[in-house]
Amino acid sequence: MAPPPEPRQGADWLRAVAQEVRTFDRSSTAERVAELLRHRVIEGDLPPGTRLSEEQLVEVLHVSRNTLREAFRLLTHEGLLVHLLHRGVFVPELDEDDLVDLYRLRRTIECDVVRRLERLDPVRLRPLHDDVAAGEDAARRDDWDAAGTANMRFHQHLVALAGSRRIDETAARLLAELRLAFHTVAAPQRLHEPYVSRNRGLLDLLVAGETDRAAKELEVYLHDSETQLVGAFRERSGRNP
Amino acid sequence: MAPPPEPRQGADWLRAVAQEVRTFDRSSTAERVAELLRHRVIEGDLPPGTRLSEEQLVEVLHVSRNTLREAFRLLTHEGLLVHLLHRGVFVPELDEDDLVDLYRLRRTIECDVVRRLERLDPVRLRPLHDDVAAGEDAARRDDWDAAGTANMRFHQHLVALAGSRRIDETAARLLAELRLAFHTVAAPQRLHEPYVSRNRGLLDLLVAGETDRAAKELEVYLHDSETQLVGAFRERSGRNP
DNA sequence: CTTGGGGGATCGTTGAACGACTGCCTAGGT
DNA sequence: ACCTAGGCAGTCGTTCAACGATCCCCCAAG
Repeated sequence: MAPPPEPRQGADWLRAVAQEVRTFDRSSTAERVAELLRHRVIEGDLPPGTRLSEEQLVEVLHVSRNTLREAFRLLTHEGLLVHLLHRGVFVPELDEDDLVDLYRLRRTIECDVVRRLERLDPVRLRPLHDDVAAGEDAARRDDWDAAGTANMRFHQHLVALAGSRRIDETAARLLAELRLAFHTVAAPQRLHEPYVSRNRGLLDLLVAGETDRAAKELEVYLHDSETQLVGAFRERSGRNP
Repeated sequence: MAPPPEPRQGADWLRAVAQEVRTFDRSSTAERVAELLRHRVIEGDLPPGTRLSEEQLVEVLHVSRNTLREAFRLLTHEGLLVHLLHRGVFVPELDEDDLVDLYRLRRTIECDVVRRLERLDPVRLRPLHDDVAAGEDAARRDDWDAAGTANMRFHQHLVALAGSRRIDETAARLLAELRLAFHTVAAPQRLHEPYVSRNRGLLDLLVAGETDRAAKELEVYLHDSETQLVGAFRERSGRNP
């Protein structure tokens, strides 16, 4: 009720409110719809190749066609939907070229971020610890979807160490598209199991401040992951031409 | 008139047509509007901070408000416009933090691309030769806007050597935003002059196949460019608070 | 088997409308 | 004088209905 007697003290308090407002009020309908669809796509509920009918979604979501189309634009630019003129939007079907392209960008971003790390405050590794723990926990529970999620978060937090907004955004787009790829092959355990321990190893190297070795390890890590994913991809397209 | 007697020969011919169609028919109104505005923003015709009124632009461009808004979304996601809820879209005013963030991403992308080059077919350096020549020519004519354009194209073609669609797109966004920064400081000659010869030097290293040295040179090149730009930026904000 | 139309469904774009929000200006209180 | 609340334009956010354009599928003719 009473206003804070010290205006100085109010500063961080106000910041907390501002943070809350940002996720609360500061979202247009289009962004909320986009968020909803984003989850559906990332979680794999909408299989690649699905067409998202404007008419149907307008009906279900109770938003206007224009608003829905704005949400489509949002997701299209994140690579989570593709827009074909006069045909509509689809959940993209990534092919092998997309996979290697994705990993090409992923290698340059992640490896370079790690390589350039220096004077790393251990506190900033906290989120990485949590993600690794979450991955190990999920593995124990045989919940390989959760393990995959934890893995994605680990890598997102890894590049966040660079402290660059634009690098974060690029990585976010990248990892979201990658999840799409995971869903097209759909073999969660084989895909994610090896990396719960390798993430742990990577983190240990970072804790020890061995950024060069970590970068090198990450390089082969990503190489392995790519070949494995490409392999699984070929298997799948072999038995499903 | 007569169809080609050899269907085999038609293959590359068809590809050329497909290419043409892609730029001709394959653009929605929103994309054409976006392209138009993109040029205005990149060329600096719209100074940073300008608000783009929906009402006015609808009037001038003879498109509907919804279409215009789709174009806005397109450019917003390229970083060329910022969208403030209930306030409209503006040409962004980059601050110093944006500059270092931009260069942070730029270093990881460009340097890593160069570092990973190997077995480079000299033919693929052709566009780089053209850009360097264009830069030198523009410098002779004291046309520093053209020199800046040539420089941007040089760097775009440089990352294109990686042969990755997503890296190209990331770089394109990055360089477009950077042009925005150039326009806020507006000292074309001092900004671009040093780099027409440095681009030449970089290209020579690539021709010689010395990718490691090229990567190292690019590292200090970008570092110099950043400090110079930040310096110019501080000058400007000093005399224009 | 290829080529050349319908037909139906869906998209692209428009224009108008109404509620909601922002920034500014003014009036009123201290 | 200074600060605060309230009103007032000006825009934006969102919705709705409609029309033309385009694509896909299917079927008939060559």
